[in-house]
Amino acid sequence: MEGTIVENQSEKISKGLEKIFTPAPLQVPGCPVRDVLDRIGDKWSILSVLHLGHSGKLRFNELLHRIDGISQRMLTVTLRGLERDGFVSRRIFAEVPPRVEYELTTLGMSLLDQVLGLAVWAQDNMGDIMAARAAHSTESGFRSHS
Amino acid sequence: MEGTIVENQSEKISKGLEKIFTPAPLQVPGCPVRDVLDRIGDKWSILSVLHLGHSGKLRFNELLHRIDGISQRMLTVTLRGLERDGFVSRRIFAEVPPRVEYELTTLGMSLLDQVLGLAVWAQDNMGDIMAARAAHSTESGFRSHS
DNA sequence: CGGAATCCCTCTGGATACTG
DNA sequence: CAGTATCCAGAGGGATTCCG
Repeated sequence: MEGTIVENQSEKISKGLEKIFTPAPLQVPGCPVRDVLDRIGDKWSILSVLHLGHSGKLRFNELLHRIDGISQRMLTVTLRGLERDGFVSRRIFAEVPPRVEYELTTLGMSLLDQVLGLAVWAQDNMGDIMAARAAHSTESGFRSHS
Repeated sequence: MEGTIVENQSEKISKGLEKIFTPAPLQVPGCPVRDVLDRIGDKWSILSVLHLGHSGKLRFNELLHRIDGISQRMLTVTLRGLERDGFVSRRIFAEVPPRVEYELTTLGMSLLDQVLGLAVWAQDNMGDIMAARAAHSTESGFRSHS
């Protein structure tokens, strides 16, 4: 039975595919998948969610320093987006100096679960991807001396 | 024990987080997570993978008609990218008229598994997201008659 | 049929400066 | 500290045209 593992995967996968493609086959207008993907597909959302998941409650500047390369502006924009969709909560403390704490909501934790799966997968399969990329370069970069 | 489910999730999640944040905390240069996310985070890659997973082997024009809204150019670009990273195989038949068939590789199927998890999650949680979005609009759109 | 090449416009996001 | 406002470059991606 060399097909056992594949069979199991196929079964689980086809269930999901069936669900996703029913009733409409992923039409762009109003497609949940597209909508969520556009949201978390931007440059910083997933990173923010991962960091919040990792560190828990964080202040604006803490996030700013942990997320490598992000600008002040984009952190604001990203957090507003995540807050808007209910993934992140924002608590403002009326102090001086002001303090604002961000934290994943329950929905955000749920998203983290999925995103983390993808992240771990990415880490695990990075080798294969790089290998495929290298193989592709060699075969198209230069061919065996005519 | 109202914390049981959360505890279980936390355990599984913290394992993943530990893995992702070790040893470097998601630095941008050379981060696998960022790299893969940039690849599949574009407008059409995930849709293409989902359709190939759903229909199996597909020709260029079949994909073009199934993926709602995609242009010829972007389908080409997307497929080249997926092929480059080893997610999709490309078979050319020397016929007239020419025929080219695309199919998920083993690595592509593996990616499909993750992406599908996200897609199903998106569908399941679309309600909550829309609700959060609506709530956010109401509270910032207009406040109770002053 | 399955692209490649070109044009062009929009939107993302970076840098900088200012505010409560 | 935690933003907002403005400006602007560059990438993403659509429409169109041409090719094997």
